Amino acid sequence: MPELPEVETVRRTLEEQAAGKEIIGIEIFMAKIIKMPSIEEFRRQIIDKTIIKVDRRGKYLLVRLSGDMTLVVHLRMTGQLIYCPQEQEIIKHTHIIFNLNNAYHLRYIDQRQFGTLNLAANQEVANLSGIRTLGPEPLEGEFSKEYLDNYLTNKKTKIKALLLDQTFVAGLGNIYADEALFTAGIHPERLAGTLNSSEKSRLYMAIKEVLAEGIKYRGTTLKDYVDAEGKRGGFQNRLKSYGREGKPCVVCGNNIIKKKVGGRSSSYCPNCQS
DNA sequence: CGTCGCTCCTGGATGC
DNA sequence: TGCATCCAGGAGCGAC
Repeated sequence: MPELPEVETVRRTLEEQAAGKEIIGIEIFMAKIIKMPSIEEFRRQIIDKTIIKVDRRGKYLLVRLSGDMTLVVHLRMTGQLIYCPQEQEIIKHTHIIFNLNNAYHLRYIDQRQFGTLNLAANQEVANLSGIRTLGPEPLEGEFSKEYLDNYLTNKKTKIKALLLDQTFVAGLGNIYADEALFTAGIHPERLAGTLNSSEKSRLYMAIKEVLAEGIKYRGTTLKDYVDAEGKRGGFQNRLKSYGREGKPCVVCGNNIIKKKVGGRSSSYCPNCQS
């Protein structure tokens, strides 16, 4: 599932490939993917726009277009944004096709149809629901040790649930939340407010570390995730807790266990994480 | 406001 | 072999 490292990898590959290309047509096979504006307005406003660059905010892709417009894309679980020659076979679950002026396509593919596209004026993007309430970018200065420290103080939520809360910090999903807790040696069911200073420092460093490593290895492909060129990631081979239930902990050898925490599956080492 | 549980969806895995 | 059920999960929403 695309989390910050996967979305960042799509951002980079998409910008490399598609910047400078003009959208000269659009085919919409599944209208509900487009949330705003209406389908007619979306179609009318996006035609003849040129892709200038691609930014990212949390798990949102911000495709900057000419005319001070932004195509805001959230891939959710199984969304893919693929840049490919127009003659490439159109696979099942292809919902939107942008025709570009170089005989290439930008295709939105999404098996579970959870993803969303929004088109907005640049100055409106920060106020879109979902983006307006996002917490700081974890790899930038605004996400400081002091911020994390203050945020966790007196919080009664389980730390795992807090890491998944995008209003705390933007971009973590189930994979990197589990990995960060493993790296920090913190049990997912710990109440956030009970972490001591040393644990909070470890968690702060671990969040940055696992996300940076995830980007370095171009994301995690468990099943569906690919970048804008259709390439799989490599971080799945380096996961230490997520998806490793029943396998030995790489640190102590005890078996990794899986348990629902706050409604989400969590994999952790019962020995190393406390 | 904080927290919880439900919902959207498909297809792979599991159960009988 | 076939059919039913469960599970994966990001984020919005309603309930309390």
